[in-house]
Amino acid sequence: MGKALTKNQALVLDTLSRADGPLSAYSILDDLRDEGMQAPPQVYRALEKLLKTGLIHRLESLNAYIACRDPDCVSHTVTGFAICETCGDVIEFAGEKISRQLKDWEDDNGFLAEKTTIELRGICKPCKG
Amino acid sequence: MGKALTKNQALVLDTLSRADGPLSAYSILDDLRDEGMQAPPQVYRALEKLLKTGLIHRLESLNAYIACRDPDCVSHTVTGFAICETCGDVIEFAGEKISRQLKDWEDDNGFLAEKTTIELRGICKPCKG
DNA sequence: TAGCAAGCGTTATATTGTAACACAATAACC
DNA sequence: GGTTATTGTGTTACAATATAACGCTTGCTA
Repeated sequence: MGKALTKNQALVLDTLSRADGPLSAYSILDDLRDEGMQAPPQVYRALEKLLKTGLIHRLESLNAYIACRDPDCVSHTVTGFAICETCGDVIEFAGEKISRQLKDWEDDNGFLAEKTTIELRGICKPCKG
Repeated sequence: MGKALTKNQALVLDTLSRADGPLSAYSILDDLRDEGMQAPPQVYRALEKLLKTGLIHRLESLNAYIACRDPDCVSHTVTGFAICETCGDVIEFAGEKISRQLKDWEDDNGFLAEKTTIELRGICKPCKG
């Protein structure tokens, strides 16, 4: 059972959940002007908390944020993202086998990963036609 | 056989090659003030070209750039990076097996990846002690 | 040698992210 | 309950990263 969210955290999460794609911190801010969000730090602080609790993800190659769609995402070692350059859709995937391969590499090389980023940029099935 | 590099491209590549870690675009710019580099676009244009030819990599989670150390890096489908949060060292790895797993996922899901990012943030062997 | 593509230098601006400060709300503890 | 530590808030100012746009040069190449 996670802690309850504060007002700002809930607002940011709600905005990301309603969006059908990744949003930048500043577009979240714009969406929430009317709700009392005035300045970047308010958004970034909420984002930071939501990231830590795993409710959202950050897409490093886009500098953007997305709500986690996978109900038991936290149970996965790594989460991968396939980002379509054409339609902007983002597919979140679990990659159990990839997890294992990465773990193997880590063990072989004595590296302890705290956070793993896997992002594919390309063209999704619908857009390929 | 690739084309020869222009002066700016060679300067940027040289700076990255001499560095013992990733550099931001702006620190490259600072390093090259004396060589005639005056403004961000000059650096970013050189970086773009070097990225396209595979001579350097961009670390998405750091907004930084690094010279490719792997002589036949282009032959790999994907390149992974393990970034030590303590010492800042970056280990480039090939991940043949991971490549294959990702390819499987792509095939299964009809996704055509043009660029793949794999970055591990954590602690390297020497720093763990 | 005319035309085109790529690169250059420059100015200005857009986008993304933090530092720092004073204060308020919440939770933890005796 | 009252005290204290922790976390979050609102704000101003600023740092760091990246791109748009313009006119010019260079080097092919047809």
